[in-house]
Amino acid sequence: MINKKKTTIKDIANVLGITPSAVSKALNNHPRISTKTKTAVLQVAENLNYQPNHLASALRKGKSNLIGVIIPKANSHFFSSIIEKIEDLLSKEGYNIIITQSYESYKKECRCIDALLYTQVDGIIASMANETVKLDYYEKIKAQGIPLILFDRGENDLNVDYVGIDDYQSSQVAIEHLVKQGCKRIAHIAGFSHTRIYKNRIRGYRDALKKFKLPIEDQLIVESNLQIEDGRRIMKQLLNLSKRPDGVYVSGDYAALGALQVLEEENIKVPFDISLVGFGNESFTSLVTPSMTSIEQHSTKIGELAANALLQRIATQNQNVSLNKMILQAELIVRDSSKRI
Amino acid sequence: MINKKKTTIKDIANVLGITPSAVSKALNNHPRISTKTKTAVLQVAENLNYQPNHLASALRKGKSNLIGVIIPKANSHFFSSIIEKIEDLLSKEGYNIIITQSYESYKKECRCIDALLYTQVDGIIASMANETVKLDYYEKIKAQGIPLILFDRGENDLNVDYVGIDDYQSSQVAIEHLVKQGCKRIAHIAGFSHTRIYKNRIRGYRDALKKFKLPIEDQLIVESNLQIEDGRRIMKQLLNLSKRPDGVYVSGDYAALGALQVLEEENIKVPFDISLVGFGNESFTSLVTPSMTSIEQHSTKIGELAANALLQRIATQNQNVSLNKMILQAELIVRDSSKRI
DNA sequence: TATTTTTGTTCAATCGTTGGAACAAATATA
DNA sequence: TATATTTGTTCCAACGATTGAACAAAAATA
Repeated sequence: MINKKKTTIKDIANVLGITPSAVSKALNNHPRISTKTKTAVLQVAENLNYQPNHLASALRKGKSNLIGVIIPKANSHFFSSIIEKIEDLLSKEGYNIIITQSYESYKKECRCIDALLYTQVDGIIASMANETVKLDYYEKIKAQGIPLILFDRGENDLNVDYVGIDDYQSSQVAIEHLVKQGCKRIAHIAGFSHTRIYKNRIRGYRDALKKFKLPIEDQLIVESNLQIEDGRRIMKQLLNLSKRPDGVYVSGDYAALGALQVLEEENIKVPFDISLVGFGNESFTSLVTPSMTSIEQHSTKIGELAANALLQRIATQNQNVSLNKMILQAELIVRDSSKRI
Repeated sequence: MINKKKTTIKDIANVLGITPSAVSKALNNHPRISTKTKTAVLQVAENLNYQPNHLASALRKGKSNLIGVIIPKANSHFFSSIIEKIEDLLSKEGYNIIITQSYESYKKECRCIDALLYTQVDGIIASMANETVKLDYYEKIKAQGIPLILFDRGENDLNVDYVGIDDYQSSQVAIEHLVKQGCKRIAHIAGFSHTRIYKNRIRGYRDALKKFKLPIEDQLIVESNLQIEDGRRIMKQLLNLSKRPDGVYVSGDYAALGALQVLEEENIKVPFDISLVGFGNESFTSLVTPSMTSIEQHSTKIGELAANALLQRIATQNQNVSLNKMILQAELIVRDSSKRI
């Protein structure tokens, strides 16, 4: 039953008594091929259930029409909606997307990059793993002349287009909000400061505290991987301080959720005893009790800008186009976890 | 600075004064090539920063080493951990994974399939979109002789290997639990019954009610897409019944979350007034208040079985191997939303 | 009618890699 | 020493599609 041998343009050519190249041109709608043979070719192609061999044409044309995407993990509102947007825009231009996940590991990220280069993608859109410090693998992409766009987690030193939000300003907005709600001692459950975005958030947090003349203490700033467990652990740690904070700004929603759990378990009233602000506006933030104030990162917009930037780069591949850093303003979504008034 | 022309085995051959085929054989560790030339080739390859052209070798070998995965949306614990496992196992065998998302839409699913076929994947692992009823596109995969494994959402009629949990039995376990907790009138927020898994869950629910001699009423069974909003809407609807249920079994955690929200808003005591059981054991189930009883689907195990089944199929491609239906027992994770005693 | 232009197709090379056949040189066996 | 075997390499034809050049036939122009 199953047709083991795949039909090729040669088969179509044989049926019609013309050459493969005529078939190829017909399929590609070449102007010099008569409408008669074009329709005939299309007809036979249909009959024989012809599927063009992408490998062959990609090899010949030197273009795979594949775009690689590297993200830490698709398992979040932020990344999955960015991907949805990228997929949407690029598929309109005839590209297919290969999604790979680094699981926040440098080693796996390298494997992702190798896999994508191996697949001969025409371009890569990536958000770096938290763990990544060395940029050698990203340099490899650049060295091969493959267009690369970074978003959210990106390094300036790489000198490639970048799309992200203004982390520094986000922190300022978050802290200003907490201060307005009456917080006087604000802790920060931070990401690792070797990552640029977390460093900027920490800087924004510090500068904002300074601005409002609030205490800046090292014990109130704890860096971590921002997983739920990290949030739990660090929140407990903060509660054990002789002088507890009355507001906590968390650099990630999952960690914030962990923190919230601990506060619930310890019967600490949120937002009145301690107010909480998360980051990322994950879908669960509006669903937990109390609902969680968080920072929206405009994922759809980021996806759109990244996709367009890549298309732009591909179009102007060998020209020397200037770098593009696109920084969006983040937005604070105020919910119950910080609404005292 | 950028080396525009990519190095090929021909370049390596030229440097060493040997033929490209010798280089190819050296790189592929052919037994008849001397260790001397092998090391020399490796050395030069390194120096010239040689990257093998996957397109060319795939074309020649008729094998792309790419595996396609189709899922509704990566944005869930269930699917993302299945993918992680699949990726892990298949990459060990030298395969790279292309993840595509159908977003529960039949049309997008068709696009995914086309994209994967176009990319000449060596096999496909898929979980069908809720919306999908017509199987023509999946037939297309089969017709091309590409190994296909379905998991979770799969159709029996397709006659391909399948990995999933025992939905019928899951419902039975869930209902039995609710009955033991004292529920006498149990509603079911169900998925659409045209999907096999949801149909089976509904059947399991009905049969369990029958077994325990509890009322089976059409108004207590509502089908939907199981999104948060569906859960909210249907829960409100159930609360408006003249005889409210005292237990609700929901076929998806997101819908269960929506239901839980409504119950909270209406100040209905969970689990005492109404007990709630979800499905999927999403990460948030343990995080909401009250924590939610749910059914664990053993995603890692499913991923493992699916990956191995695919490898098996690829290995025995033209042989006539009998079909494999792997059904796992689901496990009820009891939490506060149903723990009355 | 002779010449130019247009149209529709074929020819042949190519993309980079692979692998079986062929072949010469080195080594082993009779 | 003659023959058989092993070893290391080259040769060459693929894989399937593409593309510019070439070419004949048809149509248009002089």
